[in-house]
Amino acid sequence: MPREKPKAPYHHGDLKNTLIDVAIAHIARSGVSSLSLREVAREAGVSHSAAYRHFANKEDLLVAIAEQGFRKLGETLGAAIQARAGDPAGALQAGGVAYVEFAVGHPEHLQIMFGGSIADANDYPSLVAATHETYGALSQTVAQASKSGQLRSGDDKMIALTCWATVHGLSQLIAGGQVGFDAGDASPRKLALAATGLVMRGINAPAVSDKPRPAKVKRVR
Amino acid sequence: MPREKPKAPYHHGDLKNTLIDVAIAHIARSGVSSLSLREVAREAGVSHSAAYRHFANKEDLLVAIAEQGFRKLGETLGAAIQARAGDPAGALQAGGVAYVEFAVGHPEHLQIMFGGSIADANDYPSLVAATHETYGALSQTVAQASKSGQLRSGDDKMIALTCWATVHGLSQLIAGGQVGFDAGDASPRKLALAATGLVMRGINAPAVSDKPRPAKVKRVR
DNA sequence: CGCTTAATGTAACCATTGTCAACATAAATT
DNA sequence: AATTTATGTTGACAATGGTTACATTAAGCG
Repeated sequence: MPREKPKAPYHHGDLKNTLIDVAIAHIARSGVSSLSLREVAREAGVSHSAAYRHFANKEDLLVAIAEQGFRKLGETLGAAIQARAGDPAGALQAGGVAYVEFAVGHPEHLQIMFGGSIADANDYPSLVAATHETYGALSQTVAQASKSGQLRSGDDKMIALTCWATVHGLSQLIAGGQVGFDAGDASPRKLALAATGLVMRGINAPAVSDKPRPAKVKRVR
Repeated sequence: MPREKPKAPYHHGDLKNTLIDVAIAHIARSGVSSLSLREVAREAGVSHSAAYRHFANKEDLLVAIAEQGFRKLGETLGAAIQARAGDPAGALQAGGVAYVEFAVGHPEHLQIMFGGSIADANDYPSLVAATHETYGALSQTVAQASKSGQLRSGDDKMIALTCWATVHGLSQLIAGGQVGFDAGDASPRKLALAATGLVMRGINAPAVSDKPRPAKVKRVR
């Protein structure tokens, strides 16, 4: 989607998307807490009132960013999965890797999408829909792989959730800086491949009976 | 004249911890964005300046919450692991389940710990230490399980990371509301057991050669 | 060309916040 | 008992952000 470069000084032409971009840049630089519509407008070189023409408040802006993130993630995921259309299991793993790579490439989006900056995401149906759509693509891939006999374990829902959890967790840890790559450490892609590979092996492994019941744990208050 | 009467004693006694508790309650109710030291002081029934005796700023308070969270998580994890001291693999899974249960029980802590509200966690050495400590407990358990021959796959670091990623991701998804439990759905513990079980199976499975290399993915910008 | 409308700017207003200084009370120390 | 230290209160201040009313510009259309 080609974004027109602004030409008119007064009428910006595409202020809304510009504001989104500026906001993302700001978040990458200074975090989400110091973000305000006034600040964003300032950085976009536009009066503060102009921003309110497009977003009611800060959260509105964040929702827009989150939505954009889900859209982009969906595209990335779709492309990765479709590139291995013939191989459902491979597509599943490729999707997982793509998920992580998206996170590495767009950590700010991830932070807004899942970081809790949006008080109650359920207030925004479009956001809920986007989440479900992304998850839907995943579980659909799982279902396909399952149907094609490439997976052994039974519970498709659980498989999908575990896959999602693993790549999501890895993404969060990477985006949050808990896992770094300094000094020639493993690349995100390698990590993602290894982690998803491990889970794939678990999925394909014959069911084991020794499900341990964990001892009661004292909840620490 | 009973002295117990809540006559608003001048000295609170344990204001710092009270402020932390109040802040957590506030986050649970209204999210982290609407948090301010003044607001917290107000809700604690204390003058606004009093809070500044204990926390330099909002982020300081958040750091305290995050630290408390890591401490509690560490205790919970330690208890769960020690309860299965004789069975390293079981301990690993039990730790994973405990991780998820902690997240379910303390979603606000998790949000502060990993949600990016703290601009740069690396600015706070105690926080970094807490993270490493928690992760250390995990990888130690993995190492023990590996040494005891209960794990087959080779790369301990990768195993630890995958375990962490899976339970962390599941926790985030639950705490973030992306996975719900309405209408008698699976309980968090069941989900955690299933997910960790899947990963454990992957760890124990014989190495497979068919590591697929995912096709190049178009990065969507 | 002039009307209408959407997009943006200007300016003022108010609430909230962080910050500070001065003071008050309690507890600890000597 | 006197002094010191920790803790809490009150009141003021500037900065910032959200909000609103109104002016200005651009652009489309008759």
